[in-house]
Amino acid sequence: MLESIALGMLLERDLTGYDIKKLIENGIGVFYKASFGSLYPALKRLTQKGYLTTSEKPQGGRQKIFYHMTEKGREEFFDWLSSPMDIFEGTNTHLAKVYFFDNLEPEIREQKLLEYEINNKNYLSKLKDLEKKFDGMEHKECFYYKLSTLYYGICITQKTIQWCRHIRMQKALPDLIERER
Amino acid sequence: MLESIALGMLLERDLTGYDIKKLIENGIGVFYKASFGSLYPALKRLTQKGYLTTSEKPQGGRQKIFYHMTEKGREEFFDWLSSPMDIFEGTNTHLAKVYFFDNLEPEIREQKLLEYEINNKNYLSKLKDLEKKFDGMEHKECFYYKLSTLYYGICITQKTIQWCRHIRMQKALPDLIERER
DNA sequence: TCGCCCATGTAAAGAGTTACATGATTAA
DNA sequence: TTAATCATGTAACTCTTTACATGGGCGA
Repeated sequence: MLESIALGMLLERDLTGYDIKKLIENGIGVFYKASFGSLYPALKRLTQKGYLTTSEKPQGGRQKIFYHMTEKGREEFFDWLSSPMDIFEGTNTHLAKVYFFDNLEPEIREQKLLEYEINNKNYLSKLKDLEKKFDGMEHKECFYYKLSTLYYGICITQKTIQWCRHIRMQKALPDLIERER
Repeated sequence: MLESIALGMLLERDLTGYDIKKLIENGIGVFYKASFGSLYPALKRLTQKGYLTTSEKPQGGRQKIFYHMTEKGREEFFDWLSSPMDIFEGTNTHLAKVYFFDNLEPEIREQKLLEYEINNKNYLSKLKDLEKKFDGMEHKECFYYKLSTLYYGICITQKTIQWCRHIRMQKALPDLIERER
C-alpha cells in the first residue's frame, strides 16, 4: 500500500523521503497516515526491486537523497492503479466500540458518543479549511480526482456526525437511511 | 483490536475460537474481518495475560476449547470500551487509488469507478438483507447499539454510491456536500 | 461417499508503529 | 539562542494475512 502511494507521489518529479511524507500528509493524509519508520524502509524496498533509483545531492552539510522512478516502477504503479477495487478495507475501531455499547453504562456511553461527535466536528472543520484553500485555485480540472477524495472525506464525516446525533438521541434507526422512491 | 473484540464476544457466554469467528462475521463483520490465523494467537495471548481461562470439552472424538473471561479480562475489556474515541483509524485503499486517477486514462478510470460503485451496491444489498433479518425481531432495545453499526454501514455505503455516481459524471464537487443554513 | 461445514492450529512473510538516535538549517 | 522544522534512518515489537496441515461430523 505505502509502496504504491510512494510511487504515485514520484510520478511527476523526484523527491526525498521527507518530501514524500509531507505530500502524503497534505494530500492523501485525509484518509491515510504514514510514519517515517514505514516510509524509509518502503523506499529502500522499492529501490531494491528496481522501481526507484536514488541520487544523493548533498546540500550544504546535509545529506539529501532524491528518489526517481524507473520505467519498471511506473509500470508497477499503473498496475496497482488499474487493479480491481473490491470493497473491504478499513477496520473501524470506533464502530467496533459502539457495537459493544449496549453493555456500557448509559452515562459513559453518552459521553463517549458526544466525544466522538465532537472529534468528528473538529475533523470536519479541518477538511473544510482545506477545501477553502483549494477553492480559489485555478486549473481545478487537473486535479479533479485528487480533490474528489477531499470531498469524500467531508461527505462521510458529515454523515458520521448526523449518525452520532441520531443515536445519541436514541431515535429510530430506520430513519437514518434513505429509502428510494 | 482483535483482542478487545474477542473479549467483547465472550462477555455473555463461553465460546470456542470458531464460535467467536462466526460471531465476528455475523455481527461486527460489517466493518471488521478476522482470520483464524490472527484469532487463535490472539486468544492464546489473552489466556497468557490472564484475561481468559480455557476448558477443553471433548464432544465425541472432537476437541473443543471453550474460552471464559476472567474478572481481569472483564476489566480490561471495559477499559478499552471506555477509552477515548479519537478519529483516525482506517486507511482507505480505494480512496488512495482515486487520488491518483488524474493520471489514469479516462476509459480505465471510468471503468474502475463503475466497478467500485457496483461493488458498493452489492455490499449495500447485503447490508439491507441483514437489516430485514433484524427488522422483525423483538426486544430491539437490547441491541440498539449493535444495530446502529449496521445502519452506519448502510448510511456510509449509500453516501459512497452517491459519491461514485457524482464523480463518474464529473459533476461539480462542491455540490456533493451539505451546506448548513 | 462426497462435499461442506465444524474445529484448531502453525509458519512464513508482510506491513506498520513507536521509540530511539543523530544532526543541519532557519526564523523569531 | 532556542525552538521548530528539515532530514535520514534503525530496532524492537505488534499485528495480521495467506497458506498450509489435520481431522471429525453430517446430510444428500
